[in-house]
Amino acid sequence: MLDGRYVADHLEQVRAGLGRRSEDAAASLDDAGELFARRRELIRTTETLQARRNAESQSMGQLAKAGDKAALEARRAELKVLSDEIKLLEQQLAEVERSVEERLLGVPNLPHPSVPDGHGEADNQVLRTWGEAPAFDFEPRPHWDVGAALGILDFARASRLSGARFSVLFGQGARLERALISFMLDLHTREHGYTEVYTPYLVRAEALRGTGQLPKFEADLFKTHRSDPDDPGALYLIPTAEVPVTNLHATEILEGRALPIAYVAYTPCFRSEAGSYGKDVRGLIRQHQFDKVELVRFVQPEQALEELERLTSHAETVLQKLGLHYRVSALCAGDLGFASQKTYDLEVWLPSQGAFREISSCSSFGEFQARRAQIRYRDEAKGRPKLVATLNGSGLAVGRTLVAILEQCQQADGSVLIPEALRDAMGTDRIVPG
RNA sequence: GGAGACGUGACCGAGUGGUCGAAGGUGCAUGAUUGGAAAUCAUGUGUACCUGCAAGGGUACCGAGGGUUCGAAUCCCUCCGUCUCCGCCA
Repeated sequence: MLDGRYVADHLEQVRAGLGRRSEDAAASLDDAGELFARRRELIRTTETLQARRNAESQSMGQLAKAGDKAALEARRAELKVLSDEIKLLEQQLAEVERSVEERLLGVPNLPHPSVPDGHGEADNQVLRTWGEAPAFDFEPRPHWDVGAALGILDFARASRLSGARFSVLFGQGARLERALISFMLDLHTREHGYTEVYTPYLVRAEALRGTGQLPKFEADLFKTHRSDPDDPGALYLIPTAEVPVTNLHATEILEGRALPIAYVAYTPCFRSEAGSYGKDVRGLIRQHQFDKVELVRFVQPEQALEELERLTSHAETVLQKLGLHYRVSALCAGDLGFASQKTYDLEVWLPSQGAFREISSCSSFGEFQARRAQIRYRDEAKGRPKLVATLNGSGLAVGRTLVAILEQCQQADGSVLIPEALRDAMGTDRIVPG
């Protein structure tokens, strides 16, 4: 969420910044100016009357002691009128506050000035490419064929259980998934200084509001209910560990010297992917349930950008250690996620598609999430609490990593060579059919 | 699922209708004392918003939201959370 006061005072500037995303984004601020002005005016009149009521109510106590019943009654009737007036104003104010809040919650983050211009995927800037595409003396097969031939990947049975966009892993496939999770967690905790956390997979709406999924993107989520489908206390399945991990410190005031705080969490992720019909219908790329190891950092706002570089390099290290060919691009303003001020995508090479596909998305959110979730820090003992900046990135999407291994490491004989880094955990250097 | 207890500031803990943003203690900060430290003493120490160049002034907040009242941390209702016992369960 943007700072309401900043928005009110810099309306045109903010509108221009949001315009870099899209016209819709800029339009999300329409009539915000009037709303803010109305809010201010209401606060002023309400508080003036409240001050008067407080002063006069106090004198009532003394009047009561004096014992003049008639005077007391007369006074009480007068104050009743004032009190009713205040209640009316308070209601109006609450309503305006709600509208302001509602408006603000629907406004996306301002793109950072360093974010390239552009409207969509095509305008993203490729910054660097690592490694080389493996050369094949045969036609590389898609991972679903590789997996099926090895007997480790099964979509038909998953569909019998849960419908489309689910999968079952067997044998070395399941083990590879687990090995990848451990590998990533170990790497980030041992070499990159992250603290591992294990979180709930079901969260309240409040948490999703904190990170920005709600109220706008409810359709992408799985919502649970016990008996009443409209239960306001209903829990949602997390779409990413970003939600529980970032909200870990919601409403807290952190010690300035504790920053940066770095967490890594493995969780399954659940997405209803509304609106993705027809995209990536085959294979593991787009599933309702997938595993992800997520990196989250809480930092001082001035350091957000350099921290984003650091976070991105941590995610990249995973791909490098696995020897997977990938590239890094900076998302253009039009392709930025709702809450992000700047994002780097890591895209891994999929030979069967002859294309790079997203395997990690590393973003700085600036104070956007911290303002929603009220995550603050105090610099020195005396200083005012300030909002932190939050960052997160996949480190990595486990299912897509498994896809990349099956595709990049496939051999002519149908086997798959296991990257060095995973061989101990896999107990073998290759997955063979059978 | 059943029965009960409870939610006050960084923490502990008073406070059952009026001058309570809230006693007291601990912690923390600054100063005094000291060769230095401990101990001691003094002072200070919440958040948000409105207003003001500033100093300052004002309003709200005692789990959350409603209600009663001229006036609510204190009374009533709903919700959320925590704890204890029983049941069930991995």
